[in-house]
Amino acid sequence: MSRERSKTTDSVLAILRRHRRPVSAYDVLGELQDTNPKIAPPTIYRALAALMDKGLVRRVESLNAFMACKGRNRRHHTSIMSICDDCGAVEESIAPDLVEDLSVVIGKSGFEPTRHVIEVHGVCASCGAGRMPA
Amino acid sequence: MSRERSKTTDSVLAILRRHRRPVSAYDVLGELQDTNPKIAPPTIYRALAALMDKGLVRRVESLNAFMACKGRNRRHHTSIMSICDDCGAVEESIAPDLVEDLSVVIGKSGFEPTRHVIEVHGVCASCGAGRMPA
DNA sequence: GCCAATTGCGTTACAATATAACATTGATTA
DNA sequence: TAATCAATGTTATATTGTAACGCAATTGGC
Repeated sequence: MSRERSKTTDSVLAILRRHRRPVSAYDVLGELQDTNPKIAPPTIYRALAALMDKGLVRRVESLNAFMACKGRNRRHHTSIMSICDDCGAVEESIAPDLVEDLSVVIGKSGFEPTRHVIEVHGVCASCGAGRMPA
Repeated sequence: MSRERSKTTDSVLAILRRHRRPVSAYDVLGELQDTNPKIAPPTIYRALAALMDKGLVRRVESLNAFMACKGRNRRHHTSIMSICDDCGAVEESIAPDLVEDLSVVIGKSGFEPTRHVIEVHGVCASCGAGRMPA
């Protein structure tokens, strides 16, 4: 089995999984402090770093927040985040061909990519459905 | 002519253009305070917001920093940032086809994109050249 | 067994980024 | 002139993130 995480790290992961959307580090901290009032920011950030190392959690750069990966995406280093600015829902999707194209485009100048941040803001299907037509 | 900016906003743009890489809002603030010690954060953030509205400046989400757009990219809403994690240089490039593909991929689920964040971290050509071969 | 050395986590303090809320000023016009 | 509005200044605070130090548990060598 893979047990190699501290209790705090497990709790952080559990919290991120319960919310199904990005959560700020300080919101996680707040929830943990309900049971353990003495916990402090560095603990959270260390747990988040460990979870990101393992590919279990991603940081959403344009929100300064963190989100548990969906199982089937964990093996991919890069996922595409679709962020609904109306309801806050985030969908994670993968598109290896697109990421490859992107690497090729910017690789032309000799740049060697190590990490891709692809985040698309907009309006999700269910929020868009309730709108006035243009 | 297009004069419709405050003096502060002009200064912020000038500072961002001098640096040819992303600069934090507080670094901009620091430079402005050399001549006007009383200026405060909200002024900077307002100037940055105005410049982003006009497409003259972009925010680099994964660095929490801001950068003046290169002239020929200003008309495009989306540019791809290649960020060298070694020397800090950032290249802005455009790839409308790729952005279109991306919109199509995530549009399949009914998501309507309004803003794309595409930032690639890695090592630029000149930094990569000075490395040990693998 | 005992003593470094290492490692992980706790804790304190602070740094860096960003915005809310209210005050002032200066232009606009009734 | 007085009323209004927009832009900017100002104060204060919120939010996000880290550096640095200390302690306790683990481990590997002797």
